Amino acid sequence: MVSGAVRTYRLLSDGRRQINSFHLPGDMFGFENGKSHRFSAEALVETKVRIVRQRALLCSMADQAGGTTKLIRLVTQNLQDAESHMLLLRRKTALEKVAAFLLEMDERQFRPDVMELPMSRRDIGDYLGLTLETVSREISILRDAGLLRFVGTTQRRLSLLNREELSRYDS
Amino acid sequence: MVSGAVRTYRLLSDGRRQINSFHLPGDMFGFENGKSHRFSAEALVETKVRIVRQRALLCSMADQAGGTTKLIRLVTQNLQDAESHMLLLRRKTALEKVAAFLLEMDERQFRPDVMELPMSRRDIGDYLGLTLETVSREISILRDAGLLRFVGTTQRRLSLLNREELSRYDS
DNA sequence: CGTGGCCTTGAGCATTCTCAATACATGTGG
DNA sequence: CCACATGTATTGAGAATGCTCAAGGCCACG
Repeated sequence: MVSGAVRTYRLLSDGRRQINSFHLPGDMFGFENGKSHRFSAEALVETKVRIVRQRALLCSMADQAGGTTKLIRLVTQNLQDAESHMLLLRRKTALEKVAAFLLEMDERQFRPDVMELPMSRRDIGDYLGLTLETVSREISILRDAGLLRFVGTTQRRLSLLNREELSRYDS
Repeated sequence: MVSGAVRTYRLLSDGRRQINSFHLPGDMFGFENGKSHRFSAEALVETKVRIVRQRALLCSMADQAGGTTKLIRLVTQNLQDAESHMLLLRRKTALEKVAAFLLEMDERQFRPDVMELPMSRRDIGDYLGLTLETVSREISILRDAGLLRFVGTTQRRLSLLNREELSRYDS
């Protein structure tokens, strides 16, 4: 990912959509063993990505010293991210999930003063296993508790006012 | 993993336990980028594992032709498993989660006639983000629906009677 | 303005959790 | 061999949580 934001997702047979992950600048994604990818990918905003063929990646890595280690690190990073996502999904209450999600996005954007969410409430819900209404409600609860506030007229731009307290919801 | 079964888990500050994954014979686990492991591991039954140092693994792979590719495959396999687990965790209802879990264990044991669950109901609950009571109830529902039956006196040994129908719950 | 997309909020309902009682298998000591 | 304790699983009832359905607001765009 060079710039922008991408979601990878799957549709279930009953029409529900599960979002597997959001990708932000700096991420690499799409590592697969089989021939076909198991997720679809869509850009959420104007996005620039660099496509690398598996073969090319392997070759370029074999060329440089410590290249293999670097490559392993890259895939392992993806694995660790996935494991963090799972911790998030196993949380019991919706409030915990939403708080953990906001903290995750905050970290990945390097704790900016004003955080930009490139995804809709429905996207967040499909990512967390919640409905968009519940996501909206829980964000309102956090706002009313003074842990965050919206910036400007849109509800996609917000500021975390108390990461300390927010991470307490996150156990 | 040579034989047996292992759970990897984390304790939350409020005492709840999240099980990250169960490992069965043939699996490799514990890939980490940082120095410390982020999960604890416990054997569920009499277990044999083979410990491999990261350095040793990298060296042995560098030696053989296509070793790097093999190694990438290994880590990628772990990543894909993690992604499957996430699909499972995002399922909405408890029945779907339990059905998907049973099918997963069935696959990983190569669809035996009688499946042995090395973990308790509480373990399953901590893995799925449910309580042990809910797990028990959903299994009873599947039993009453004729999709599985217990084998012998223990409730850890069971037989899937209708994988077809079971996978329908799994969307 | 009017429309459409997104978000919020409310009310009632369904599902899951909590707390509690019971059952059952296993292991221990008398 | 028989209590007895312990750990695990099942089941029930009421409470809490999240979902569904619905209404309304706000912004962007034509």
